[in-house]
Amino acid sequence: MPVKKEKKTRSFQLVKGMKDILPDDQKYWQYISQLAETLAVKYGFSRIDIPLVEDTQLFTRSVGQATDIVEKEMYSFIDKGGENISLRPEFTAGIARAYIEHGMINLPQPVKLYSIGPCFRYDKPQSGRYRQFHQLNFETIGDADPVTDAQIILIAYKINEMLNLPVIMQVNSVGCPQCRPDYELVLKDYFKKYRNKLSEVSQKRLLKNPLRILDSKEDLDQTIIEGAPQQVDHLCEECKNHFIKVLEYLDELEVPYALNPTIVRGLDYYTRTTFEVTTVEDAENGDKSRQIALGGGGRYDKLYESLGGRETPVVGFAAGIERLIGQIKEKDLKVPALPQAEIFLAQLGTEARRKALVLFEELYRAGFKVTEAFSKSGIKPQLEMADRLGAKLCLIVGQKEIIDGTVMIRDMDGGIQEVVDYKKIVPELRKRLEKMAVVRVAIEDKTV
RNA sequence: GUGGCUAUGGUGUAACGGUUAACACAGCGGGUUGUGGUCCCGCUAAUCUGGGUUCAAUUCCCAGUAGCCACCCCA
Repeated sequence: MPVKKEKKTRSFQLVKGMKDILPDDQKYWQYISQLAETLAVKYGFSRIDIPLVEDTQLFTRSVGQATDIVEKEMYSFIDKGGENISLRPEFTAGIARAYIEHGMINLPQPVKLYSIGPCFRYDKPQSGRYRQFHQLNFETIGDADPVTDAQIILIAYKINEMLNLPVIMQVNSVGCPQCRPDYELVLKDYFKKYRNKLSEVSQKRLLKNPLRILDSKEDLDQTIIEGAPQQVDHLCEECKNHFIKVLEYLDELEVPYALNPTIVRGLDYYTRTTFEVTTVEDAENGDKSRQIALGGGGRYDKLYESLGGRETPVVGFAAGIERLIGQIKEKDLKVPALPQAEIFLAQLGTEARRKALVLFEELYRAGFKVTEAFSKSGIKPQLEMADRLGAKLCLIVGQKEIIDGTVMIRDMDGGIQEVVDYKKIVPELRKRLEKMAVVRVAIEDKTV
């Protein structure tokens, strides 16, 4: 009895963890990338664009075999030629490859590079996390001086500051291959004393990587962690001096930071400085689980060697664009609107339409942002459209205007209309738009 | 990878084990062919997929899938 309904043609939906960036959201993206570019230019960073795809081993060797990223989050596949390739989970490794491959060591050092673009991790999507996400990445390559660490942290901070996001930099030092093993022993000894009181995960980590226990979010572990010996107290002379200098520079620059011994980062390549960006609220409420990093980074002085390059000290950081936008939206911060059409060109009747087509081209050449709805014929739908598009002025060309050689200008805010000589239309529009711009600036000045 | 919650037009919601699945917004068209942001009318459009229970399932059950959230980790 129930007649099978005609199957509709199958429709498609987003692949898991993917996200469309719709027109309404573009203003955020444009704002952030403009801001990043501005910072990059001012601090002397050049843009580099590297491929989305690299040899899988580049990532396994750099990010670290035993990290989550490599163990379970990589988009790896064999291509038709049998190559094992992966979608980049981050920028650092690819930039290292490019630097080494193109002999950038012969450029004046340090080489400062920035990138912006999509990265991929096969994570389980949740709030603020996608499988395709976008990073903004800065790297200073070839300089071991702590001032470069401070500058990178400063830039990471400034991005948030310019967006009006209150953040605090959580900083730490994980030492170097000389002093870290010593610390790991001390730490292991400490945790062994509490072996039975630790959470299951941490007990496992005790064997594999005791450093990671510090990162634990289990309530059980918290008090034990608080009493744990800190890397900072077990740094070698060089690392200690380096760290102190970094902090001094940050003080000097008035970058708000907090020493946080639990910032160890999930990537293997870090040495010395590590840091993460968190919002002030998250830092204050102390609830570790709610902290979503807006960005993070640090120093990796051994990475380039491990990828076949010469010994090259590097500091860098990445910020998550989706997360920045998430914060902007959550806090309802203002973002400049994308440029809109300023003029709408309406036409009535076949002859007027022909005339309007030509007028549109003239206005285009004169540099105006004009929109139209040439396929519509009534005045009403056209004005409606003009309104919807937020045009400031509407030009109306009809039979009457053609005969008189004029154009009607309608001010969309006040509804006042004036008839202007067709030949004088360009200067007239220019004059009006300028006046409007002046008024707008004046209003903005008052409100600030 | 583990766990919790959810699944109805484009969006946000409603409803009932039983005829045409309701409402709002958006979209499109119109309100006698020259005036928008108000109003009025009309149209378009949905029960995630597959099983099961039942005379009957959009509703109850199971599975799958997807989404959200949390863990893990990170951006």
